[in-house]
Amino acid sequence: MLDRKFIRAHADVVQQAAVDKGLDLDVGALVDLDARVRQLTEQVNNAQGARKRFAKEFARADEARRAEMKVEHETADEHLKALRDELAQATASLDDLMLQTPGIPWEGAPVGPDESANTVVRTVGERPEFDFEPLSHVELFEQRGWVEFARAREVAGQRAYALKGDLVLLERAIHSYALDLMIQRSFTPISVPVLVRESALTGTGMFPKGREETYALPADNLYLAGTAEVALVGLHSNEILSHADLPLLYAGTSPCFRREIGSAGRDVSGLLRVHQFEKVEQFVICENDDAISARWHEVLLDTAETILRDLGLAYEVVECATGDMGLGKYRMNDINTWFPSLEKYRETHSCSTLHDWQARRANLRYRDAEGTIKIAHTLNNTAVATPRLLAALAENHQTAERQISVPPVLRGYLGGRELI
RNA sequence: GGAGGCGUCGCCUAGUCAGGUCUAUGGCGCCCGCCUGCUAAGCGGGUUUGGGGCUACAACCCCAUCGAGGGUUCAAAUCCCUCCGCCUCCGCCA
Repeated sequence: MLDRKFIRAHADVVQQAAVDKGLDLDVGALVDLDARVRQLTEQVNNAQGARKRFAKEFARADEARRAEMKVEHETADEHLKALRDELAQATASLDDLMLQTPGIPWEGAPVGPDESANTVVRTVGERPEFDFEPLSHVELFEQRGWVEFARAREVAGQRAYALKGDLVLLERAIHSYALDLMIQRSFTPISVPVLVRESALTGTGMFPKGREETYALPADNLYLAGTAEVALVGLHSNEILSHADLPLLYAGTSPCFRREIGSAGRDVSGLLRVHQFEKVEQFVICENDDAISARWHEVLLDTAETILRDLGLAYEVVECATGDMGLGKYRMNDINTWFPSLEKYRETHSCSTLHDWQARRANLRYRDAEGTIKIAHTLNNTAVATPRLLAALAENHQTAERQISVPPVLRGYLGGRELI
């Protein structure tokens, strides 16, 4: 969400951002509505002031005068009620439009309608060369008895899976390692609720657009979050933090739930696109300063890249185009990891700066050193998300003996084993 | 699942039964000033948040804000309804 004053002053910039992000948003109409709301607000304020003065006078008046006054008041009161209704209606329309206002993308973002306009920033690491016929993660896991698909899908439907045996240990090792790395970098580990209220999803920016993508539990008026980010933003929404508290660095762990409605029928086999997965999320709340949040963006990106390098995986870092980055984002870098079975890079991480867009929506503020209240900046990136990353790891480090060679950084979590 | 208590402008708190004197009390903390070897104490002033107006800014003015949203009323912190949160107890339970 953007600042109404900013929209007023820079309607052209906002309209351009909407166009670049492929949104159907009429900023002119929004500006008109904003003016209307302000005009009505002033009228309501004046009418309420009058009513207040009237009530005081009424309290002092005698019986006869009161009867007279009541008659006089009736018209004014009806007028006020009508104004209020009108204001409520206009405000509701405005709020609706405000939720659709895009974050202004940074100047370095490629302008384009979708991911085809993304640019590769760098490609890192060596793709594996096999002197045997490599298997896909699905083939490998099935051969080793490390996964249940058919049985799991009897239980839980399309895209369901159950990991078994050593693969479970490997998954845990990946998460433990990622968490430890983040702790080393001063992030606070936190396990967050995934069963969340609608307000948390709206505050994050997931709703209203992502409603279709989210599992709803209508009996309890709750939703299953698609990422820990929802709870992490929610934890501090409506708060005024002290600048001394910032930056707030979280390593959020949680299961994640996604309906994958937009990609029905795609990637239905295997572990690349599932409805339920495990993630360690990097999340930052920092001061409202472009240079500071840019630095955190680099840190989040570096942490993800460090993880991939430590795991011995080849990847590319992508600068996401305006049309690919989503409503609220200022800057987004996807990291795509090499999957030998696909012979291509697939997204495993997504690093985003939300600027103040998300924090404004969630009403997440802080008091700076001068005592001025400001909207914070928020950023997030994946640290690890499995099973997708687990699949990448297995495919890249498989051996001719249908084993997986364990990257050195994970061995400590697996009793020193070099192969599983 | 059942029963009860509570939610006031950073923290604590008065006010809610009996609506108007609430322009929300007092204390603590914090900020500014005075005083003062320095500090503390003392004294004086200030200190919720959001929106709008006026402005070069500030000052100032208006409206809202007593967990949130509705309602009753000339008038709501106070009365009514719904929701949210916290606490206590009973039941069930990993």
